[in-house]
Parts: sequence; C-alpha cells; structure tokens
Amino acid sequence: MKTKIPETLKEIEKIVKEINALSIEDQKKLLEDVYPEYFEKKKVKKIKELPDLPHSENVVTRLPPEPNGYIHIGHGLSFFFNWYYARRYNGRVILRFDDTNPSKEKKEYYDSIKEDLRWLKIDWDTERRESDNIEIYYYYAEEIIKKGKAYICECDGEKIHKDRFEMRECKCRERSIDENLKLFNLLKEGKIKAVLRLKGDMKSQNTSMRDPTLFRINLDPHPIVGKRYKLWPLYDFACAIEDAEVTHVLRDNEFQFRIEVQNYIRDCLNLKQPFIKHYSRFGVKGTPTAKRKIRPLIEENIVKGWDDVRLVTIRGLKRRGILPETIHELGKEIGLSTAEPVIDWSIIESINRKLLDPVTKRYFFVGNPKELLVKNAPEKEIKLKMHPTENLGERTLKVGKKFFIPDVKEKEIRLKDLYNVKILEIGDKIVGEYVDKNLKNIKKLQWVPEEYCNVEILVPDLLFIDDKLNPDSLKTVYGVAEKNIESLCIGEIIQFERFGFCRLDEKNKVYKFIFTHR
RNA sequence: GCUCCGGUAGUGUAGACAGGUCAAUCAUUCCGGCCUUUCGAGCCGGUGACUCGGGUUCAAAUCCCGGCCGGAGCACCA
Repeated sequence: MKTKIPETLKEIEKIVKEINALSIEDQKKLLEDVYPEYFEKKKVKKIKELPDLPHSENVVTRLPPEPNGYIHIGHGLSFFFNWYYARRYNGRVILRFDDTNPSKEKKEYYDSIKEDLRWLKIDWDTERRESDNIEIYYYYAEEIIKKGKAYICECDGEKIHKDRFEMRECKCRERSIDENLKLFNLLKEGKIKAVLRLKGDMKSQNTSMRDPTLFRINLDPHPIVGKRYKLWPLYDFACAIEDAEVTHVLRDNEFQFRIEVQNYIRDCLNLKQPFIKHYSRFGVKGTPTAKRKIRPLIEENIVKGWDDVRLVTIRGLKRRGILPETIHELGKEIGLSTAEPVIDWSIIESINRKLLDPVTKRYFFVGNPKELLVKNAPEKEIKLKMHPTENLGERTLKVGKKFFIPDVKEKEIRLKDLYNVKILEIGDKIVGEYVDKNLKNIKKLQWVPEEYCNVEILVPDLLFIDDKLNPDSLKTVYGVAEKNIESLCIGEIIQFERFGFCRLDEKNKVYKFIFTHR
C-alpha cells in the first residue's frame, strides 16, 4: 500500500478535477445516485443498548440482595444489569438472598425486596436463600480443610486483625488436617470459640488474601432457620460457592478486591469461575444512595420513611410516579460505567416524561386559585379531550359564571379551551365579562369551574444542596381541580395541564397528589 | 497511611482494548426560533468537553511515565 502512495495521489487528483468540472447540480445528482442515504432524513433514532458480554452462551446471572433493608435505585440498577443480560441472551436469573448474617437479616425484607423487584419488572427463574445451603457450605469447608487450605484459628479478633495488618502468619496455621477437621466439628456445634480461616497469603498486597475468616460463630436467631446453626459462613466463602453456578457476575466495585480470594476459593474446590465485571457505584445528585445514609434521615424524622418521595428508594420512586421502565432505560443510559456517575434528576425526569406523556390523561388544576365571576357567561357543558394528540377519550365540564383561575394582571384573558374574558375588576375576587370574539396574542389561563375538588400537591425537591440539607425539599401547593379527578384511582399518574405530571397518593376530602415532574 | 480503580461539554454517555476517517457521538440541561386550544409533547438551531505536564510516534482523547482531582477497599458485615 505504502509504495503506491504517489500513484494513488495522482489518481485522486485526477478524480477531484473531474468532479470540480461538473456543475453543482450535477455533483449533487451524482452524489445522490451513489449515496442516496446521505439525503434521507435521519429520523430513526438509535436506541441506546448495553454492549455485548463475553461468553454469552448459557448465561446465568444472579440477583443477590441481603434482606436487611429496603432496596434503592442502586440495587435496582445492579439487578437490572444482571437481569437484562440474562434475558438478552435467553439465560437464567437466580434470585439469591445473601442472608448469612443472622444479626442483620429481617423476615420482612425478604418479601419487600421481592415486591420491589416485581414492581421493577425484574423477574427470576430460581429463588433461593443462602441460609438454606449451610450444610453445603459445611461440606465445602471440610473439603478445603482436607486439602490443607484452611485452618481453625483460636486467636481473638484483635490479634487476627493485627496479624493481618502486619502480614504475620499465625501459629494456628500449622495445625494438622486431622486436628482441623476434628475442631471444625466442634466449631459447628459451637463448642469451641474459634474461626475457620483460609490459608491464603499473609504477604499479599491484597489484604483480603491475608488468611480471611471463612466461618464464624453467631448465636443470634436467624429469621428463616432460627437457631439451627451456630456456625455461619462469611461473604467470601458463601459467595464464592454460589457464584460458581453463574456465568456472569456484574456487581459494583466495592467488591473489586474480593475477586482474588473468591477465585482462589473456587480453584481450591475445583469450582467453575464466572466472568466478573465491576462498575462504579453511582449517585443521584442531592440524594443519598446508601442505606447507612438513608436510615439516619428516617430516624431523625428528616424524611418520613423508606417511601418518602424525596428518596431514591424503589418505594420512594414508585410513590413519586417514576416508572419501572425508566429505571431500565436509565440503566442502559449509564451502562456499566467505571467512572463515578452522579446523575442529575433531569435525566430521570426526561426519560420518565417521554414514557408518561403519550399515556397520561390531562386535567385542569389551578394552584393558589382566585375566584373569577364572569358576567353574562353562557352556561354550558363542554367536552374536552383527555390528551391533545392521543386517543384517551374525553371528559365533560359544566361551566357557569364562577371559575377559579390563577392571579392575573391582564385586561383580557382566554380561559383555555373555552372563551375570552374581559377583566373588569381585580380585588379579592376577579370580575370579568364574557367576550364573544377572537382575540390574538392573549394570555391563556388554566381554569376550574364552580364544581371542584380540593387538591394538595406535594412537591419534592433535592434533599441536599451542596451537602447541606435543603429546607425547601418538600413543599405543598394547595389548589383546586376539576371534578373529573374523582374517578381517578390511587397510584394513577395524570398531567395537570401546564403544571406537571402528578400521581394520586391519597383520596379523601382533599385529593393528595405527588408532583412527579413537569 | 497503604493498595487498587477512574477522570470526554453543567450532567450522563460513545469513541480508548486493535493510534490516523475525532474540527469528538448521543441524550439531558440552558438559550433562541417554529408549531400549538398546555408553560407539556414535537420540530429546527445555538452555546458547551478530551484533568494537567512530559514521553513514544509522521500522527495521541486513544499507548507509556509523573502530578492533580475523585472513588473504592483495608471486618469474626454483605
């Protein structure tokens, strides 16, 4: 190729001359013949998709929640990735409760997590709990002891910690396999005070390789298996074994240092290695995304509970009117990013709006309303479409002389979809006069007729601004809405025209809505 | 402190592995305009970025080294 450069250049020059000799019209025509697609409008937008995964045959992934709290958007996204790839490659999904710490797990969370998962439209093919597999872990523990790769350590926690820090091997390491086996049986019964440790590498740079503890005694009752077991496996051991069954592990990078130990444990046990990919934990601007940060806010009553609409817990998002599909799309948008994404609410909102807009009924609402009396107004019933372009049916409004409208300063206004009004008096109440003619460039107002419903709309905002608690993170807008909202069900999301999308949260004398977004 | 990982417009993301077609993609925000019996949606246009310094190379967002900044981990939690 290189040797032909001079010839090629000459050729190019020749062609350019030829083309330049043509008129612009002829050039265009020629181009159109050769590359017709250049002239077609690009109207099909590419849908963003996640990249391919290696070894995408017989994919098995897992959703590994610990039942110790409600899940939030971070878990949701993580579950989404694992679920998404399994479905994309026609694989299987395992829902696996990582419940090997009896002190932390709570019964209620097994169900709440499943509920949230279903709401997220993330399903699974198999469900299990690690607490049901304790005997299996014991079996593998004995296997690893028999291979001389683990030992019983009777030192106290403090010494173990110090040794690990100072890269010093423990004397317990030298115990014979037979003795380790014997002691392990006593350990299972809780008859000795000790732990089982992996014989790793005390000199390793990776601290998690420095003879990590595999099993420890925990006498707390477990919400599922009660007091059946006294000896419980730690995360690395249980997880290493469980993950041998899956082909792809997608998890956030807090686990990045455990790959080495977990792979090592699987190697010792001749178990299969899954493909592991880590991505960064991500945040939502102005909102905590860690259980340990959310919990104090609830305890100190700064937010009202796990389903507070300012929170990005799955329950909070649901109550706010965020759709499960929005979480899916968001997952595709940010991908398995290794940077540390701090996403802005505007991204969530715009995805959600796109999904909501075509399927959401429109109603009239006026916040902070003022009364308007229209002299010689014709009394009538009007029919209005539920949606400007989609066929979502229509609704009827009975109008008379009295209305509720936002405050005005104008001399003439148009009540949207009705008629024009000349303003005569502006006081506590506004008095106007019906105008039967077309007026251009006139302020259009939303209105509610005499028959109305009282409405309260909770408007959530960022909980934190520049790391400081935002005192205005939750506001309430009081107003009136057309009577037709009486037929709405709780949980339904509608659009109050020119105000925004809202989700009906409570239905009593006053209709309480949550403001989703504009 | 130690060990890893990362840094592309205000935000998120593509491009990086296999250097040239990058005068850098798409989305969102913001700003204009059009349309409109919604201030929503839609349509058109605009502003706006390769963290810094060195090196390799004919050629660096891309490869190498260092600084800076950010994150994660350093449990008998997961």
